Amino acid sequence: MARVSQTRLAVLGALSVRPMTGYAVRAAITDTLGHFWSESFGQIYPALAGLEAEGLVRRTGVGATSGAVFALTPSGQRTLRGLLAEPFVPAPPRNGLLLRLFFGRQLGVEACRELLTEALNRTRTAAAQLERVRSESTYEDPTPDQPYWLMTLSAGEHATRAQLAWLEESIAALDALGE
Amino acid sequence: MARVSQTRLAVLGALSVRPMTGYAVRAAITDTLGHFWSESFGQIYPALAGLEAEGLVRRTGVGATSGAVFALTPSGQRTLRGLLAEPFVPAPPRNGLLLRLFFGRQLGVEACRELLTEALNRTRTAAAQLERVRSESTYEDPTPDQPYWLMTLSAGEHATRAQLAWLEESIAALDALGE
DNA sequence: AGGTACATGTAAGTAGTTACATGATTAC
DNA sequence: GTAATCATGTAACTACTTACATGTACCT
Repeated sequence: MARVSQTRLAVLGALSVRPMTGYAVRAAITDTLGHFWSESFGQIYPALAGLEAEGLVRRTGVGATSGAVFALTPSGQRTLRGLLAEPFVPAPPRNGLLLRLFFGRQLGVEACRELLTEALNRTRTAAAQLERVRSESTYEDPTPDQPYWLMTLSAGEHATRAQLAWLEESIAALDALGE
Repeated sequence: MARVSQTRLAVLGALSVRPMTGYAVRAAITDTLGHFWSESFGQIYPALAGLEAEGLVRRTGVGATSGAVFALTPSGQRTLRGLLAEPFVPAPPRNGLLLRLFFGRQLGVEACRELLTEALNRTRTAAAQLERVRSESTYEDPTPDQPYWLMTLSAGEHATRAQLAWLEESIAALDALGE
């Protein structure tokens, strides 16, 4: 029942694409999984150390600059598959925007409007980012991983479209309330 | 920059609707904010003790059964408004389903299909739950809070519709891959 | 008498962020 | 030479979950 460390899963997964340094793992996660995942250095380096101690990753030498390049070992490969296959428990929901909006009467119409407008800006930025990823993917050579990557991209697109529609609807509702 | 305790915000918010016991706070959060928020007893009781020590809530005696009923003090009311107004930093995204799907090639088409099918069941259950809340709200007397509550409900509806559409699309994509 | 819902709290453990500290390499 | 990027790591802190422990009140 113990929730498995998702950080290990993310790090092993990143190294399954190609060997890299801890720094590059962080960059890969930010750039490629950014719309649905995040890791901080404070998690990645201890995780790499732990994975190395357990023989799931090994140093393959030093990269172009000065860092240690880590690669999956066969045992790490197996562990990754095992972690991926484990029944996964969705994280309890925690949406700070909706929490604030729910108590919106205490906050006032104007402040709620600002809250939603800021969220609208953030969501538009996210949508533009996804559009960029989408157009880049069009020019890439298809890899065996690509179908899965495109599904996660599509998830982001669906979610941001829905968020935009909701935000526009709700801002309009607030305007009607404020009159 | 220090992220404000969201638990305090949720507890103060719950008590702003009406005074109640810690147990009832938990029930209110589960029942009413369930689709976008959650709190465990391990958070609520310490939070209530802290809020009481700071004079933001006070015991108003004993309820129908045996517990202590907490109510907002005027200072708690002000603090709630202050917390609501604070610029809010969205939590870093962490979607375990998409993380697994991204590395779906390691997992195999069949296991991915199961993953998505389970998610589909969960999402359908959530959609049914929201539908129930929606139909109940139709028969309620409108309160000044209701417009805000309906906005959070609508957020859930938009999000689950988008999730359902994405899941159906992705399961179909996996079927095409598997052939 | 037995079960269910109400009620409160603690302890151990997990997960994660942020800030700090340090230094190498590359590009301009 | 200096700024940006690459690189590694630790320490302090915050947040949160789960499991445990305990008891009351009501209904049948």
